[in-house]
Amino acid sequence: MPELPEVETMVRDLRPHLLGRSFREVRLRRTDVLKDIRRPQLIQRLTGATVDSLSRRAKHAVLHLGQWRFVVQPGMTGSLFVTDAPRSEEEAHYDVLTVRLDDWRELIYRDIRRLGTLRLLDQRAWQRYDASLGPEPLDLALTPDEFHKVLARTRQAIKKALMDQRLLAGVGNIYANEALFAAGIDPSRPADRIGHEPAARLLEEVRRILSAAIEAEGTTVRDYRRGTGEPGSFQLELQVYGREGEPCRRCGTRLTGTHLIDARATVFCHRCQP
DNA sequence: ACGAGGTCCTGCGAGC
DNA sequence: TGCTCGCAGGACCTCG
Repeated sequence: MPELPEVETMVRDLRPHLLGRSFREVRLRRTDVLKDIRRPQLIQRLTGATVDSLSRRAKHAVLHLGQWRFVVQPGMTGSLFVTDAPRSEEEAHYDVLTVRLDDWRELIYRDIRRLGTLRLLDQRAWQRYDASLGPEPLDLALTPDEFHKVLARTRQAIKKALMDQRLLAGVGNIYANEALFAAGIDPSRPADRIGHEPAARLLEEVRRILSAAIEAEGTTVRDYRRGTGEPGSFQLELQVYGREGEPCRRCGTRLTGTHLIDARATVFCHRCQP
């Protein structure tokens, strides 16, 4: 499931293929992923556009197309990649968007469950959208002190707060579980009751884990693929996610699984995360 | 203002 | 064997 490291990997993989390329022919096979735009407008504005640059913000891949920002949020099962091989009807079954590039390759947005979204925003709309998202965890401008203050803004469980995109951008279920384990914090603790020291430790672990996951080109549990079509490898380094009932790698205690927080799979070690 | 819970969407695996 | 059902969960919505 694409969180920050997975989207960062997609963007890095795509950059050399897309920089300076222009969009020749745009096909949209599904419209339910469109957010605040209709098919004809999207196709009209994308066709002929040139990719000036690519970036990532939170869990979004952002293609800069002149005045427009094409914002792809892969959701659970979305992936963005470039291919030069023609796609069979079977391969194309989950393709949502197909863009023929001026070098005759194709940029594909594929999304099995279509929980992802596509947006096309002008500068102002992008600025507004960007401002609605919390700070980037890897941006060192976010100090431990500020992070502590962010957490103090909610009484929600710390795990839910970590995943709240308005508070902190880019962390989803997998990395929230991992960071809380690494920081030794019980996922159900209210965010506003996390002390200054534990908050600093948590920010440090969030950064360490996200960086290591980018280094490993993301976590592939099921559907996530890099911009190259290959899986990532950080799933090999997961300490708690998906390991409910298995022994804690640090102390051997059986890992606890619960769905009590935000109805999401939470796995933790009750001994290491008191 | 906040929190709890429902909804979207499809594939997959468990259970009958 | 073939069916149904619950689950996976990010973002967004409604309700209390």
